[in-house]
Amino acid sequence: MRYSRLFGKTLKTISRDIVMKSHKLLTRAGFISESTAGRYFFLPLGMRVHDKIMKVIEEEMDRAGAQKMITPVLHPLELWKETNRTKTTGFELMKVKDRRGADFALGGTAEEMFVDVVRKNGVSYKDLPMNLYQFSTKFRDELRARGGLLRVREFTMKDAYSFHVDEEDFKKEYKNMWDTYSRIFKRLGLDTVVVESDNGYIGGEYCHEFVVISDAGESRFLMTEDGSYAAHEDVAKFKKVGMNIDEKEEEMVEVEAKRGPKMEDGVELHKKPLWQQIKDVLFVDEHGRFILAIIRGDLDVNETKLKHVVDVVDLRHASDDEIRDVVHSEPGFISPVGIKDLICKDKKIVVIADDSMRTVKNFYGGANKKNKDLFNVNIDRDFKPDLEGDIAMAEKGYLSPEGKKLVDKKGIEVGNIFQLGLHYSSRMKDAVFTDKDGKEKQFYMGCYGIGLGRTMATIVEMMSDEKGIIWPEIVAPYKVHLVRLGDSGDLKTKAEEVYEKLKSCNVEVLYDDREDVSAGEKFADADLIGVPIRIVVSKKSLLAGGAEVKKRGEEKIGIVEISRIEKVLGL
RNA sequence: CGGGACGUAGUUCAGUUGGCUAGAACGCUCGCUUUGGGAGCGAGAGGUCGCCAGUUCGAGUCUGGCCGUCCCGACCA
Repeated sequence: MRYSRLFGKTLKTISRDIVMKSHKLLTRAGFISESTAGRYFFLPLGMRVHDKIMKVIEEEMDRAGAQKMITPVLHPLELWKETNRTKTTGFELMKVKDRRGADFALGGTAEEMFVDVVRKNGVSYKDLPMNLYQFSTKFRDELRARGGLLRVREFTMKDAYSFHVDEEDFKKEYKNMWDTYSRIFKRLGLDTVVVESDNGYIGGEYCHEFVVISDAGESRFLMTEDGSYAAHEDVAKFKKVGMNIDEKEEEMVEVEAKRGPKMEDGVELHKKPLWQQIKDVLFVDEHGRFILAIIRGDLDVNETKLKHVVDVVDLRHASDDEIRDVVHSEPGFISPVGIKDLICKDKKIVVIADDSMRTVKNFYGGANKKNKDLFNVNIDRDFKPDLEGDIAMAEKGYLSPEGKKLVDKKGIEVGNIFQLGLHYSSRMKDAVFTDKDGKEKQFYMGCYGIGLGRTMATIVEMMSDEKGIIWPEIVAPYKVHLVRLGDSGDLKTKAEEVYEKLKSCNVEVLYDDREDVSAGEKFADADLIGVPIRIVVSKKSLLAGGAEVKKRGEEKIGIVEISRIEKVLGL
């Protein structure tokens, strides 16, 4: 490709609004251009990189035995209703109508579509397992797009869906995809950490994210230094050590407590440790029930875990008015003790205790009345929670389940693998296969996704210097960036010779044939675009015996005879 | 959805208490010079000042509404 003909030249100035490194470099170097917030044009250079990432993924998916196909982008809304996902993902699902008024969802993920195509085509146990995948544009009406390609509203995703006769068979494929993803990201030059995560609106019981550690990412997770445990903050487990469990249970008493509503106010007034105080957080779920979460004072409630324990999809904080007028308690003085007798008769309240409530004796905390506190509150004796479980937020410094210290990390989630189990097949009619005994049985499923644009941006986040991008060879838009310095006839002839020679050897080459452009500008552009090998043909190089060859990111420059140019590239 | 910032040439920006024909730099086009780290001189093209309404003799500038963009947040007793 002649640079003079390329659409999407480098830019000297870009918008002040662009902050993220990958966004800046990809824009300046002419790989992408913004359409509207969160939607991007991939210019010819960007498209080449995108295609190469796709190729690596496709090779590995095929090697893993998956089959490529494609579904329509417009999904009949009926399908999403079947699994009730119009509600759980309503905030980001985009919808359109056709001329007859039929409703469609613009696909943001395609579980229903794949289940639909499989059930329509009737399979038996002999056809299973199978893993079907596609590359397609996904639409997500994100509340806020950010960071260039890192969080967008429209992007290409590789999404795969596997179908199995049972859990045991699924687990083999989960491992297979885990290994495949590890290979894909390794080939793309990315170091990934596999992090336990929450399934969210996708459904299912567990999943793992492939995360590249970077401050540019939005994914927060905790891990041990040795990497033996890594989990997203939404699901991270930790050891809750006993504090004063040998203490004798004292008699519960009510005391005066003229204090403010915050946890620290209680600590200061009573001169007791924070961990001995009960933290009460009151939520309202999608059914209008009140959910009282109680936890040891030094810990925080993790809403994701709480949603799982209570089995709800939506939680919001109760307002001060609701606390007073409906629950008949007092903001800052809520207590599980006797709260069920206080609340309005027609309202329900569910009390959920974190298991840390069993690591402390003789708690203190509010008394459901303004300026009154209770001392020596003990679980089972003074109140009985409806549910007990782990609803605590892990923090750095805590101990992992095996007892190792946790550190917190930020990273970019480039891919994930999900166990779906019977989540979809149990909600969708006829999502079944015929088993050996001739009876119908629901599929056991998994799904697996990789965002291509985000992966591309992540590569740039990780691989660049002050001059520009340094593409790994496997995804570089071209292998060689040929630069001609000077416009004399002789130089042109020599440069053309190199260009033609490389092309005839099937080397992808970008030839900077621009006239009247200074050497400095050509070098600067080459460094910015980040092609792995730079070859310079100039008066100086010809005097030295041929063309200069230099690798991007290295200082060493070699001189190679033009007649032998392709041999040096290891072809 | 809440808070903040902003919207003027292709891009980055300036534009005074409202005032005359709206500016600069970069980029682009043409000419000459230059050619190893973002060159020089000269000439030129390029604008519905986000949109709509209002105030005014007069609006890029003031007021209201709308649209769009960016950043932070949407997490606690």
